[in-house]
Amino acid sequence: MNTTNGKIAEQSKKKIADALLVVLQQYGYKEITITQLAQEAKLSRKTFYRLFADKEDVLSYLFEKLYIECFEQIKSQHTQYYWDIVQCYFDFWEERKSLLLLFKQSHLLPVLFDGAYKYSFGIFEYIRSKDVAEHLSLQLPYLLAYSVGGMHSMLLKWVENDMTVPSQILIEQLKNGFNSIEL
Amino acid sequence: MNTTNGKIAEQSKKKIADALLVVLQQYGYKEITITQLAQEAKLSRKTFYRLFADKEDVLSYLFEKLYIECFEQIKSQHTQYYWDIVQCYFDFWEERKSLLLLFKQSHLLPVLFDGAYKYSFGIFEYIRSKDVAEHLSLQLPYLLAYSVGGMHSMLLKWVENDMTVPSQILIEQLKNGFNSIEL
DNA sequence: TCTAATGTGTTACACTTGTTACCTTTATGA
DNA sequence: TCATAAAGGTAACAAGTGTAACACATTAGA
Repeated sequence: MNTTNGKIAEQSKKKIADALLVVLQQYGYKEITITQLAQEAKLSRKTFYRLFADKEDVLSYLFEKLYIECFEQIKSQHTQYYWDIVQCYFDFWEERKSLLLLFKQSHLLPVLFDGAYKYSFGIFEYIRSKDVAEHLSLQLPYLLAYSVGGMHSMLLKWVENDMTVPSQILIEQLKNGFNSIEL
Repeated sequence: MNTTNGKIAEQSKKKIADALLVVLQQYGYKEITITQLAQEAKLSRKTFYRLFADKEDVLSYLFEKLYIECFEQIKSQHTQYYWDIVQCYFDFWEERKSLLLLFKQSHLLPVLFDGAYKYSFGIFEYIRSKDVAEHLSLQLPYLLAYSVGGMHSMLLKWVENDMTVPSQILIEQLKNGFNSIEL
């Protein structure tokens, strides 16, 4: 991959990523071919390979963009409370419900959350300096991992259940659950 | 796939799975070909396709066997405490350190834990009737998801750090961390 | 404006994948 | 023990993958 950082290349990347989302609505992920993606994006197969290593690379690109957006949204809230961040995280995904359900249908949710892993740590690193976060991250890095993984797993369960419970109620229930538990 | 349940077929599956582990020590997962696996297992390519759908199917087979073994080990402990199960879970993986580090090197850890997802729920379903578990699973299914996801995420972090901390100390620290935190 | 630099398309290629039809070998129990 | 089902092998196939050489198009800045 030589020239993938220019403006046009970025547009083409977007076209291909969008093409993937379109094609996913009709075909399974595995049966989608590069040729198909290139045709849908109105680009040549060669261009695809200049911009991406393979199909999965397109997914990574897509997910990375999503998580950066999510991170920005959380940052813009300027909140310092753990549960506010969790709420904001789930709200973000609730706004993209149809996208998540498409991923669910295509069995791509696990892949999404693989990519999510590092970005989520970034989010909690961001609130690291705040009071509440210090309890989680400074004392023990494994606790932070626990928290991040728990969050994702719950999101996964939520999408599996078609996200019928509103995100606000979900978090409310969760908070109550935590308070009533002693391990 | 027609005939994959007999004794010989099972042996052949094992051969192929073992072959994958051998080849992984020298080649990246993506560059490994079916031909290569078949050769290493001393079987024909055709036989491979009779037993598995593709390369990933071999991984699933491998991981499924691992998690069933793990489940059996936990069941054999006849314990009813949440933290005992967690400890047993981490002990199981500590005994298979070299395997996990191989998966880490091959960037297959996320895939391993995708497969783990459903089996872990099974483990916690198993202790569902016990006192402690009821707090987690009966009150709120999302809490169970949180717990399972947290566990995996922590395991992931542990492997990322080359599993240098002994599992017993890891869990000990974790317990202390939980007790000292109020969310 | 017009020249580099960047981006794209065409064609061709060696290789891998997943499947098929047909045949031979091996294992097991009635 | 021997008939039969299960397992494995050979060869060939269409389709897709990833790469390359080369030519053409577009954009941006001096």
